[in-house]
Amino acid sequence: MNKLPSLKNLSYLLALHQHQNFNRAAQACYVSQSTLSSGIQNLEEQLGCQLIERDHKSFLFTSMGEEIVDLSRNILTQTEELMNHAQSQGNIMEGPLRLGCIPTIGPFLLGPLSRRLHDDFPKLQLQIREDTTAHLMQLLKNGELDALILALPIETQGNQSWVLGKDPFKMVLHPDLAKDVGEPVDYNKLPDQSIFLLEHEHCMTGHAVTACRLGNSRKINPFTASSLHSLVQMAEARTGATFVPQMAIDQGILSNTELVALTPTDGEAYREIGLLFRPTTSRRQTFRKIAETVADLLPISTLS
Amino acid sequence: MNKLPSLKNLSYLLALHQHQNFNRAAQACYVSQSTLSSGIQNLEEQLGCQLIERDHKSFLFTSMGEEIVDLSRNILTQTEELMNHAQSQGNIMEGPLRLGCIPTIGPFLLGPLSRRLHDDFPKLQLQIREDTTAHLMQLLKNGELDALILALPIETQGNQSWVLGKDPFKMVLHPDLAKDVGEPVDYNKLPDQSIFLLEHEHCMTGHAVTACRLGNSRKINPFTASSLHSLVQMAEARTGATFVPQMAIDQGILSNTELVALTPTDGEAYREIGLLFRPTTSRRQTFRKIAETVADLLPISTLS
DNA sequence: CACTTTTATTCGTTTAACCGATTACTGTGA
DNA sequence: TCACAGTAATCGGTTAAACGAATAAAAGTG
Repeated sequence: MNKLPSLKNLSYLLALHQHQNFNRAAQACYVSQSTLSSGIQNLEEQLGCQLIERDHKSFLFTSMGEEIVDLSRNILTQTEELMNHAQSQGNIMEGPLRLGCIPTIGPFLLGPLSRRLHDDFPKLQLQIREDTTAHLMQLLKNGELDALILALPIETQGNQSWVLGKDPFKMVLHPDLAKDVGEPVDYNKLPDQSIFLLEHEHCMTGHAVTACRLGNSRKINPFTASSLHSLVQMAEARTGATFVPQMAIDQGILSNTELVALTPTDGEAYREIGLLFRPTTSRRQTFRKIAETVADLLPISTLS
Repeated sequence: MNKLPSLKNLSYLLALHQHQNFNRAAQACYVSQSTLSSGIQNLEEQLGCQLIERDHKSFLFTSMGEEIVDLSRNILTQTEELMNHAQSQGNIMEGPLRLGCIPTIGPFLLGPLSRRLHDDFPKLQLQIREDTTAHLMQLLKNGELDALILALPIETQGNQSWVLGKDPFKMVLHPDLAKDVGEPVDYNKLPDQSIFLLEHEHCMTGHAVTACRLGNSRKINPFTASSLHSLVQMAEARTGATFVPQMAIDQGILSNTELVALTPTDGEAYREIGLLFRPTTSRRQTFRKIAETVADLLPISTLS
């Protein structure tokens, strides 16, 4: 039987990969630089292969080193889940839960969600991170987040996902425009460049354009907004139109405005809301409870 | 930051779970009983929860202990994969590969397969285990096997599977029966109790009955065979009929018999052959190569 | 050429891993 | 009832490993 590498050394390797510097990595691990250095050498010896190419001034991870980092990340993430599981005494709704959410969902869901979770599971320590889909996926992979609430469809990159429900898109218009377009809205009756959208970083732009079959319409204004709130303000200030998800309207994003919300097409114009997590997770039961709670807060729940 | 448990202690816990006895577990780990005992205590202290209930004479795993065992098994399996990966220097077709296979596939596939694998990947050390589907699944879960070659469809129990190809069922008859039944075979023209099948442990029985729409026919003889070879002998000795997969016929199971192979129904009568592995594996690329090699040896390959 | 920044190495100390022996307890069979 | 085998926990001493402080070695910087 071969000797097992120590998790400590694997975590040293991970820290080194993250910081690309022995000193900073050692600090992050609360050990001395010499400890980390020898830990890595130790690991290389145990595994019988070179993980980093050393230069007296600097170093570089070998391709094998990168692969070992990826494998180690999984192992350490699962070990942390094991420790959390043990420390919460098997109560699945206890301890920290690090949840990621995109900015076109977060402000309209997380308030009610955290209230409900706090009522139902008071020992659950919810930690929220709001960021773009791409960045959240990275954090999920690195084990810095446990699960994500996203708008689907997206490329899941090997993660597992549950569809929680539907969130219809509404077309929100300045009252001067609303009287001409009918319902469902006939886009042709809108002036050119009157539709405002979010920046491309937000996946909602793509979802809305697809769901409402808008294509590369000349109706779209080249200026983009960086949040739903500013999007609404642009539509009001510049006599324009835009798409806003139902959940944002339900949370009062249109109060104190004169904007009108109409159905955009006669078809099904909506985005799906899903929960995403690593397939290796040991917390499926916890996520199931979260999924049920979220689905219950959505305009249309489709969780089976 | 919390202190990480040592993999060694986790493996002690696993050994104890397997042997249900401190002495034998310690022997299996090549350490003394006191070492294993204190290792487990150490682990309990680190995790902050009781894993086994001790009685002066014996002990029992707590439910938390069982859960930790399951999580640890995953972690250790992945660590072993990491070590193997490192030791084979990143060459994915190198080192040991422990493959499980059911008895209605193994004798007709593994010969050509191991020959091909040995030619194409001489450093791959193929280890074969032949057993029932249920038992193989258990070994896969425990990390004692890396992948399984099975007949589908089955309940994958959280494992990932690839469909490799189709293996048609042929009806094999004694020549005295063959002249009356036509082709595709009309089962009604067979005498009662003239069809022999395998024992129920073999999933092929169910697959054949389903694929050939045989139901609970009176044509089926209540005696069962324990292997395809004895099944063929029964059909010949007792003037009967049975189902044999194409791959077995291709490998000459009917040579030295007078039996006749006919098409059983006008529909599609076949079983699918699939490769099954843990979703947490790090050896997908290796399995892909194996899958391609196996698919190439099947009567009909459907691997995409 | 001094000075900073970087990783590797050395060395003495502390920690913990480990084994063998022993203890404490239980059930069994004479 | 008592000796005995079998079990897990505990104790003491030895050995190995982990660790940090200090230093070395190399290289870029001003």
